[in-house]
Amino acid sequence: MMGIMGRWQSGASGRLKDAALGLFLTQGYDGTTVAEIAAAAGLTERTFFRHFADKREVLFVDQDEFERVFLSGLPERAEDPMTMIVGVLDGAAALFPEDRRPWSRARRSVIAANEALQERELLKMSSLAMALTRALTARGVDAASAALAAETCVTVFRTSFALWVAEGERRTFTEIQNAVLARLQALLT
Amino acid sequence: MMGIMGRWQSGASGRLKDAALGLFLTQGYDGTTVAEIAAAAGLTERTFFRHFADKREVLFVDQDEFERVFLSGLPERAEDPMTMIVGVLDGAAALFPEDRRPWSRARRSVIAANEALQERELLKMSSLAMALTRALTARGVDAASAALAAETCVTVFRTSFALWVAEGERRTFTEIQNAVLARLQALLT
DNA sequence: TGGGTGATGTCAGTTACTGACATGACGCTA
DNA sequence: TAGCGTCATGTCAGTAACTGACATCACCCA
Repeated sequence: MMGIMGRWQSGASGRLKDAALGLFLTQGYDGTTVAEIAAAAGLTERTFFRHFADKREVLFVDQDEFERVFLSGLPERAEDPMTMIVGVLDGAAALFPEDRRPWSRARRSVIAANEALQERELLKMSSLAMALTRALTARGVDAASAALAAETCVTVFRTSFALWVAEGERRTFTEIQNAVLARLQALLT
Repeated sequence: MMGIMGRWQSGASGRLKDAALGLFLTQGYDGTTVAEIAAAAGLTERTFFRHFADKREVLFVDQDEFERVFLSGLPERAEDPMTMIVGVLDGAAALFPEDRRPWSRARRSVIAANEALQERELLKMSSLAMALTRALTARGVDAASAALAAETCVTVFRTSFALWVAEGERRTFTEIQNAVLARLQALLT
């Protein structure tokens, strides 16, 4: 472990993430420079860019872990696409317990206030859909159906997530997501 | 009236668009500076940024016109969401006649090679979905169904477009899109 | 005890983007 | 025809995101 005054305190990446989110919440994303974030974490601007590919990425590194867990909910056995998608959605819902809702709201408010951050979030969702598409084709689903099923799966998740952070504490994520899926099926009948 | 034109040579915006696309195709997006684009169009960097909000936008200004036409395919009378969506998709297909396919391919290749451009495209699609959501709610559809229907509509369009530029000249856009929609309905049964 | 490794600092440089102000052609009007 | 206002453009200085090259310093290990 490191001494208090050591040049290298551990958890540089985590400190940068915390400092960034805090500054974004108080000053806004555009009103915060990378140099400020780094200084708040006791580091330099150059070090920030060694931990994150760009300024936006500091809010999205956790998303990579999310993608991994999200995809792990996919059944190994090849069944019909719809069954697999439901499996993924059930697994995803478990990632958003009730006590994470306030944190998700705060984060959401930062992203909602900035178009550049929305772009990055959309890219992450797109990458998620593409990964899901690959996983489905690897399980024998034809390319067109796989792309469609994956996109639909992500759409259901995104819509459910938006409702979950927007509404009160009435329904759990799972309940919301089941309702969204049922509604989509009704819509296309 | 040339109110919209410049005073010396007209069509500054168009010249910048053409120069940009040409340079992106030969040098790549990252390998091309805004100063180069402006010089190729006989203008200065500063003028480029008076016509386009940022470097990426030069490839997406046409998209705004596209959004307008896309939404104009929405029936005025309030029917069920599914019927309205089919109307929008039919109208959208008319925007992509066979002779536009090579141009779409070229443009697609530039965007596919750069993540920043993909982000912008996703943002445009998202804005399209939100506009469609608003239009649907304005026609009496409840918020949740409207969001879901709009997202699904855009998903079908995007999937169809991807297939259209990817495959040969066998099927028209309309044929592809109808097949995609049918497949989605079968998927969710 | 000395060297290798890896995370950090330092610094110079490029490029996207912006604000402030100057300029020069065009249209309008007296 | 002269004068005047407008507006797209040019010029210039400045900020901030990001990068490459090289130095430094703590830690581990032989």
